[in-house]
Amino acid sequence: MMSMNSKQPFSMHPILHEPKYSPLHSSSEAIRRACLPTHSLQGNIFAGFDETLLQRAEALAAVDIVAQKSHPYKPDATYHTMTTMTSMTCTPTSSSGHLHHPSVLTSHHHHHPHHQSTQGLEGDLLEHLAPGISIGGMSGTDVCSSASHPHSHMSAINHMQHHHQSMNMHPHGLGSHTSLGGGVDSEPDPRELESFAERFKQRRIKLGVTQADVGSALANLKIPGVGCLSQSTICRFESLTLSHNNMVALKPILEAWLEEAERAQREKMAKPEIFNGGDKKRKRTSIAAPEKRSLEAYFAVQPRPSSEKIAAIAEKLDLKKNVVRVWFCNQRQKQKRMKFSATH
DNA sequence: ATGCATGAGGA
DNA sequence: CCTCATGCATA
Repeated sequence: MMSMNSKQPFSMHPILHEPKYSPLHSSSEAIRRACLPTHSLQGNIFAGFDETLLQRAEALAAVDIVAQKSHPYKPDATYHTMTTMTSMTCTPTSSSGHLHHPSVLTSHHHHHPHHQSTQGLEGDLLEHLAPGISIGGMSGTDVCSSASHPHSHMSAINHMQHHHQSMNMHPHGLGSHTSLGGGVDSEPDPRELESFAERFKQRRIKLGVTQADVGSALANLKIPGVGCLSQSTICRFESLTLSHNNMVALKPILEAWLEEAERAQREKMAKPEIFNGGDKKRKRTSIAAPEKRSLEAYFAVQPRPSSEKIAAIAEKLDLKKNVVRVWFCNQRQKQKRMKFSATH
C-alpha cells in the first residue's frame, strides 16, 4: 500500500575490505550437504541424460504455463522443490538443522563523523537515531554516504580481528560463555525473534521512522562492529526473511537502536522533515518470465547444476552464464531461508 | 517488498 | 564454485 520509502541515502565506499568476520558457514553447510544424498540418486540418473534433463525441465516449464488453467500445477516449483520425482528428505525441519551461534557481525569500519550540526546536541542525537525525524532538518543524507560509483558496494559490517571461535551452541542458547553481559548473543529462540520483529516494526512506525532511516541511523549508534544497514535488510528483518543466524545477530543491534530512538524521542520531539536526494545508479538485469519459468523447472530437477549445466542452460535461455549461476544461488538461498512462521 | 548482485570466507 | 549476509534498483 503505502511505501513509506522516502529516502535511501547511503551507499558506502568500496574502499575497505579487510579481513572479515566468520559466520557459521561450514557447519550449516555440512548439515545441508548431509541432506543431499537424495539428490545424488536422481543426479546419477540424469547424469547421462543431460539433454533429456534440460528438455524434460523445459517441457515441464511449458506444461506449467498451460497447466495454470487446466491443472493444479504450481508455477513456483521453486519453493516446493521437486514436483516430479524427487522427494527431498531431510529438509522439512531443517530449520533447526542449521542454527548455530550468532557470531555474525563483527566489524570495524570507519564511520565518518559527519554532521554539520545545526544546533545543540539534542537535535544531533535525534538525527543520529533517526535521520528522518530530526529537528535541524537535513540529516538524512549523511550517514554512510559516499555515492558515486555505479557499483560500489561491499559488506559494511564485519571483521574485527577477533578470533571467531566456534563456541557454537545448540538451539538452546545456553552458550552463556562470557560473551558480554549485554545480550549480544541471545538465545536462538525463534518465537522470541518473531515477536521482537513485530514489536520492532510497530514501534518503528510509531516513531515515524522508515526502514531506511533505521538502517542509516544504526551507524550512528557506534555499537562496536556495527555500521549501517540497508532498507532491504531492515525490511527483511521485520518480515523474518533472513536466515535465523542473521536474525539473531541483528536483533540486539536493532533492539539497541529502538531503545535509543525512543529515549531520544522522549526527551525531545521534533518535526519530521522530509528530505530526498535522488541519484540513479546501477541497472538491474531482469530475467523475463519465460526464462524464469525454465529456470524454475531446471531448479526443480537439479537445484545445484554443475558449471557445465549452468552454461548449457544459460545458452539455451540466452542468458549470461553468471546470471544463471547467481539465479541458482539466490534460489537456493530463498529455498533455505527461514520461514519460522511456517515451521514454528 | 523483492529480484538480481557482490564479495568474503571456506573447501 | 558455494554459502551467507547484504545491498542497490525496482515493482
